Amino acid sequence: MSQINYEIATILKLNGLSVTKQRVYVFELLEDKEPLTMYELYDLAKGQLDRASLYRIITVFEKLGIVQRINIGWKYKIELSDKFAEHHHHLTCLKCWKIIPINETELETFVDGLAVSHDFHPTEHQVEVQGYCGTCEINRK
Amino acid sequence: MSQINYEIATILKLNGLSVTKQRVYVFELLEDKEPLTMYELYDLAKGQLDRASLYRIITVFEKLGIVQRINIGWKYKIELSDKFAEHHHHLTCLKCWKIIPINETELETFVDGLAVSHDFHPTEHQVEVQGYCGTCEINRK
DNA sequence: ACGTTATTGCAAATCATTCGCAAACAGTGA
DNA sequence: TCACTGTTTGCGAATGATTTGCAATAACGT
Repeated sequence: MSQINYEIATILKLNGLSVTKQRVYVFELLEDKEPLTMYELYDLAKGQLDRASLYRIITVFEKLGIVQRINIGWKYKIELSDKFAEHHHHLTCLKCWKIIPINETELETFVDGLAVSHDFHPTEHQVEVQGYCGTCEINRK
Repeated sequence: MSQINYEIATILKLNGLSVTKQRVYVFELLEDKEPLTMYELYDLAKGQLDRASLYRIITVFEKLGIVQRINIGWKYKIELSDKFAEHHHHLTCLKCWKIIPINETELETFVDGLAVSHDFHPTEHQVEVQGYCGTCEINRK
């Protein structure tokens, strides 16, 4: 079992949950990937996993802070959370649907400051931007 | 017909669309309200409107820029867009579910600059923050 | 390896959203 | 105002996404 699998196994155990092959498998599917929809995730896992189980696993992972849901327009995708990946904001191209991850500490600071100035104590935030990437902008009507 | 209804009627006409009582009604439901889910909207309109029509109307309104969808976690709510209301970002309290609207030009500028520095041409963006409002923070365990 | 408990797969249920089509309505010109 | 034409609505059914109940199976501790 790899270093990373050891990591997920540890988190599960620390929370009194079983280390099943399905949970480890879903974790591995998400590693080093751009964010995925539930459909894409199920499709990737084709035959390895039931849909209901996938939803249950994602729910558990979310509660444990292993994954996070990010909003793309009014849909969402799943990605490993900051503990396992470097970013959590995105620029989504509306033409080629490429996702450009951004990791801007400055932005975090800005958002937190904004919240505090409204007497608000933030625990999470999402910053998502849609538009056209450099390539697609050129060919845009 | 009120000033506001005149406004929605004008927008519809300018786009070659009919001014139906359902469209005006949905617009009125959204006025001076905090953002609503589709379910809440349908519930408010109970009996006045078919579900399919509500979805169709919201789709039209969105294309015309009359309403926008905002993300709350991985769900979404509908609100009148900036032309009819002052804000389009929100702080959502995870305890009392109050929504605090914010209107920060500075933030917009910041986000746009961020996109440009990644060779990206933004057309839309969402900034949503969740946490605890001043009141709920006090009683938080 | 054994028994207990958590987790999975399957099928069906529920909830959200969309579609096809006939009936009703809005806009236009006489 | 009336008839005409194209839109829009309501209804019912279809599709898609997510959840649930339950029996079978796999993990955990001893």
